[in-house]
Amino acid sequence: MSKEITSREQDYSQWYNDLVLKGGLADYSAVRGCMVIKPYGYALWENMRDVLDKMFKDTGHVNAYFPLFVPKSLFEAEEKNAEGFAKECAIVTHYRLKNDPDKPGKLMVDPEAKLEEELIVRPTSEAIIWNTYKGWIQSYRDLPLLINQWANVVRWEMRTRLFLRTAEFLWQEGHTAHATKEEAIIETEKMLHVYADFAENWMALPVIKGVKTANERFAGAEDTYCIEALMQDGKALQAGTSHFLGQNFAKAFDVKFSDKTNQLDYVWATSWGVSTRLIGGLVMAHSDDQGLILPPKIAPTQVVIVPIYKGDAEKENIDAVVNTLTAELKSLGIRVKYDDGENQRPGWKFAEYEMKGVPVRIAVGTRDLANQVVEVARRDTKEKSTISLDGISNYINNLLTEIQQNMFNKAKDYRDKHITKANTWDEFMDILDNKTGFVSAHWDGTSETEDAIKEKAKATIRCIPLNNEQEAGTCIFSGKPSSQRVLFARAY
RNA sequence: CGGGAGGUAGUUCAGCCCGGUAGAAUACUUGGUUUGGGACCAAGGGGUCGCAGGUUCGAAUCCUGUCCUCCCGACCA
Repeated sequence: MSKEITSREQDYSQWYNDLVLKGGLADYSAVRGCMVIKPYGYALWENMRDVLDKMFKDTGHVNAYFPLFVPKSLFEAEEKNAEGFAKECAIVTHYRLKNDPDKPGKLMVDPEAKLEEELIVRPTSEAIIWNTYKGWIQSYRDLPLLINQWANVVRWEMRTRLFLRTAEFLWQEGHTAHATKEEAIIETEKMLHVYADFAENWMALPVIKGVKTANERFAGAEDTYCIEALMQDGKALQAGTSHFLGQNFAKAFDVKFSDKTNQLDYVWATSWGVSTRLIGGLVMAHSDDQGLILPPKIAPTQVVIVPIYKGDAEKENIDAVVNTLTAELKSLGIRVKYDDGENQRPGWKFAEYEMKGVPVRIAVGTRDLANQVVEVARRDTKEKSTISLDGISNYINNLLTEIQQNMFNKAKDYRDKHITKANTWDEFMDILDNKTGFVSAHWDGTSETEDAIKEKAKATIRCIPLNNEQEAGTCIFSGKPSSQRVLFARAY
């Protein structure tokens, strides 16, 4: 056993780190808070990115790319947005190094190369994009403007965690401009549904769609919609957000358009994003103490085939069968890998692919060929079955679908069992401390109460679910009247 | 950013208290035997002990600074 994984029970945080590092998704780097995304992790991200990109394009969006740097004067234009991000910005102040006269062979910042105006490394791109949109929008005929960008952003976080919170991360950010408030709200909600669709149907990650409270809202937004997922330790993870920005950025950057009656008005905006954080959520939601468990639809490798043989003659027989099988699976669009490397024995490969979360493993040995069968092992349940070679491709194809569905069902079952109603403060605390998960409770609607609960319980309001049931009650904290329950949880 | 722990071979770690030529396991290389759940035997290569200063005849070991990581907290669209 060369790669041991800390169990979830023993140390959940370490378990997560072990999976990411030993599963080959990412590695630490020489830069504080920044990670290297390794080929296996990047392949996963590429699959996620490709699916999302198609979804964005199918909903009428196009891709563009805006600069990494934002001049400070633009950055500070929308006050709330600037204030919200001010504490976690990397700032470029100089543009040149020179040899250090006191330390031969070392470099120093050239004090003469100070920038007139500092450049902020984007923590998000609203500022640079809205400054650009100003020149692109004059008339209602220029609207709606539906643009997405795939990019990296930097947020100088105090405490980082692989994928879940890194100082630099990869994401997409959609930035749209609309002629009416209604249209912008429809766009905001539409993209939230796209995210939920992606999370549930591709990542097998059940999410709750909702709206953030004023406290938790994106800096500069009128409304922040979100999808919230639940991890296996009972903590919530914000998996994606979609913001209705009102006219805040249009006003800050003076983006006006003429409507059909030649009236000038500020445009209405949205922005929405998901990031590599989703990978962290994927890992935490599905995996077990043996390693990663990846949903088939986005797994870099869906099926791995391991040969078991003695001598070249047996290997050749197996090769012949596997080559046919591989071709069949590929023709069904299945990502299959034949690992006939001689450096590791079968047992080692079994353990390795379990660690990496490959959904289906097929073992083919001489014994199997004599019976025209193979051994099929599924990663999600660890069940092994002997399957006839006749019709194997369709069997595998169906199995992948079943695994995808099973992973979603399992996660959803866990999530549903961890939404608990609390009617008193004691119940509320008991659930948070012992059962964990989401707590559905009445709240009086004030920021003061929300802050006080956060202070005392370390839990935040994750969201007010969309189409939330209206129900008269009393706030668990203040005892004041409330018209609906909201979802609380401790969160990442 | 506060508290705690840590950084020594590719990896996981011992050695440090009490200064005196750098260790184990695993991985790697070569040869052989093996192959249905992380193989075995033999031989071999590999580390300026995170980095920079200081103390000392001599520093992985003592002192100072600094960078990085992990855990807890604060912070976190």
